[in-house]
Amino acid sequence: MNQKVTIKDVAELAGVSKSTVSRYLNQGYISEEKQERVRKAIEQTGFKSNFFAKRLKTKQSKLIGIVLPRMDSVTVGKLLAGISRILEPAGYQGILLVSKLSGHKEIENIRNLQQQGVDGILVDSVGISEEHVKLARSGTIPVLYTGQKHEDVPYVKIDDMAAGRMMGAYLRQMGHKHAVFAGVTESDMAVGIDRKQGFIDAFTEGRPEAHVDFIETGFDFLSAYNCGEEVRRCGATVVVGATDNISLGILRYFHERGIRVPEDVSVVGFGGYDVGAVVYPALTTISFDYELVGMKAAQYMLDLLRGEPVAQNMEMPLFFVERESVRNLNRDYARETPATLTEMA
Amino acid sequence: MNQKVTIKDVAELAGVSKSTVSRYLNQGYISEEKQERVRKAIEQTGFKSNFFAKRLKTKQSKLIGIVLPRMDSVTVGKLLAGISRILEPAGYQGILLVSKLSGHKEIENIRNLQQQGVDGILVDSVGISEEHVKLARSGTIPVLYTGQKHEDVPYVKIDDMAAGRMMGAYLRQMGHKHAVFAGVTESDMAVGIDRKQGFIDAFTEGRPEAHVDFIETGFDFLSAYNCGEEVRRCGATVVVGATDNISLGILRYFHERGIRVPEDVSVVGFGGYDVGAVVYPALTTISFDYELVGMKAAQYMLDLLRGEPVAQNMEMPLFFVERESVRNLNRDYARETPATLTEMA
DNA sequence: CTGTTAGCGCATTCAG
DNA sequence: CTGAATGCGCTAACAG
Repeated sequence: MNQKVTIKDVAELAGVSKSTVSRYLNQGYISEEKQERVRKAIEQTGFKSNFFAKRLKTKQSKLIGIVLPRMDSVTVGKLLAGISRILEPAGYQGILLVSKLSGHKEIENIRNLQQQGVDGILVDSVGISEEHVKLARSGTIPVLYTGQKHEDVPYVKIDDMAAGRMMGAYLRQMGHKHAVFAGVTESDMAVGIDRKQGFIDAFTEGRPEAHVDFIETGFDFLSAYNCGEEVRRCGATVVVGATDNISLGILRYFHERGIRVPEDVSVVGFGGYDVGAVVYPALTTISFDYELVGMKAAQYMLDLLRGEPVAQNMEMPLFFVERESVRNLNRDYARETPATLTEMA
Repeated sequence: MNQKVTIKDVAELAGVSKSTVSRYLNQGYISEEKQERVRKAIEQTGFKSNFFAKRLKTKQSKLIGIVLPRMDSVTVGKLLAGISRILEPAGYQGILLVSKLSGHKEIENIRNLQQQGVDGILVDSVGISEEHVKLARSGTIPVLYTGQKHEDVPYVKIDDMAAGRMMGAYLRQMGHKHAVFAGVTESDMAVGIDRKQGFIDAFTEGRPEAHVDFIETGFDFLSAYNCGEEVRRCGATVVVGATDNISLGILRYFHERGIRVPEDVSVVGFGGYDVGAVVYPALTTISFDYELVGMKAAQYMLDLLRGEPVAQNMEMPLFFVERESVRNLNRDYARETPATLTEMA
């Protein structure tokens, strides 16, 4: 009783032709009188225009394919929030595919989406390979990347290098000379290479006495926790986690061993997760607005779809969030009374 | 050059009729010889069958609408992970709509999806109203709910009442007699009422000396943090947060005020978020497997779609996660050496 | 302003 | 086993 009523039924009931109903549904050119009759007929029948028939004609799906590395991640959630915030008002809907952190699955998903006839594809990638590039170019619909960059495809991402530099400059200014960077695999160009390199550059530049050790760990805090001892042995005055999760794992390790932060050693992270504010001491970090990344990406996609000149301002702001986990070595005392959550806001 | 090639082009190139190609694409009844010719033609032309034309005929979209209250939440992420884990192998894809925690928007989204011609709708609801029920029944496609329950519609959810009871029983066994429940609005039937009531029942049942205070707060930890003082004033021996987020906020407040957990007061939560293991002291909680909820829901949906008898085993397991934030009042001393993260696993 | 006429690309009878 | 014919429901010229 639902999908059974078509434009034809409405037309008959209203005593007009199918085209008139179609016009009513779309643009204009309908007399007020018939307009009213059609309106009533639609109401009576409970008519719903058939999505697929419509798309078959118009060649537009109003659907955007979204390829994600995983679902259960805070950053992915924020990204999606941003995307749907832009897409929805524009009349687009997202269709979701998960790649399980595999570049291969990512390719497969993109290919799949291309067949489905979506209007565009948004890929939050784990790494853009040559195959990705080729695939994106072979199709007729736009493919836009986030999270990673590649000169031959459109992308939106935060500036990991700049984030690294920002942190490097800060710690340097706080008088630190020996840091240990707890990072991730270099196969992740964005986090594994750029973020680290940016930090090292800004931290050591023109300071032969400055030194950065490197320890590789995973993305989750448990694997970081397990590197705790190794990190401690470096004897650095500050630990730089490549993500807040990593820093949290190390913080926990230190806490259990009675190592005081920031009195004995400082700890910082990247990401600006809410959790960082709850732990004790609250984590100093560089915060990324992933929701904004999602919004920018979605907007970029809409521009692409409309063939409009793309706003080239793809700079994602970075926020330095200074909390309690860094000691200022320029003073001869550690901070005595920690700030409260309200003060920190 | 992409979507331009149709079944007709393939047919011509292969020297067969359109129907033959169509048969090749679907079932069988094709001679080995032509089968080969068609295969080659498809390969050469790079033919992709048109999604919409196909759907227009078959009346099946292989699309499941998914309505979510919000995107940037851990539980929603896990739920989605579970859903796509089942849906994908079955050849279905999810199309996403966000309700921004509004019941009204939820209705609108469901209605919207019904028109789109999806095969089924999954709704992670914030509350099932009569309108929801009516809407679900008016359409021809199945609408399945998670997160909330209502006797007139199919749903999958964790047993909030049982979770509450489990916690109540535990704290009672640990010798606590005065608890304060930091809960949420009663408009949320699952968390606001069932979970709380389950706790109160199990905690007080047959113990006139036992007492539970109630304080209402929001879902985020900041709003819980702001209730910290009020919570403290109750003078209970244990604080029960309706969600881990709430407990975290209170934990933070206590920490800042120098109130020791669990020595001075115990704190527990619900949810089993990873974060709970990182904070100090690690939070004792009842863990829900939201990914499993997602999987069960998706499976339920598939059964519904196939008209198969629905597996009625919709019980979601609850995991009691005992960590460090509860003091055993039956002993006259508090735990001296806290467990390490590894021990806790 | 409105009805008529054609398809969109595909699956599916129905005769061979 | 295969080709021709028909129409899914809708939009878009085309003549009124």
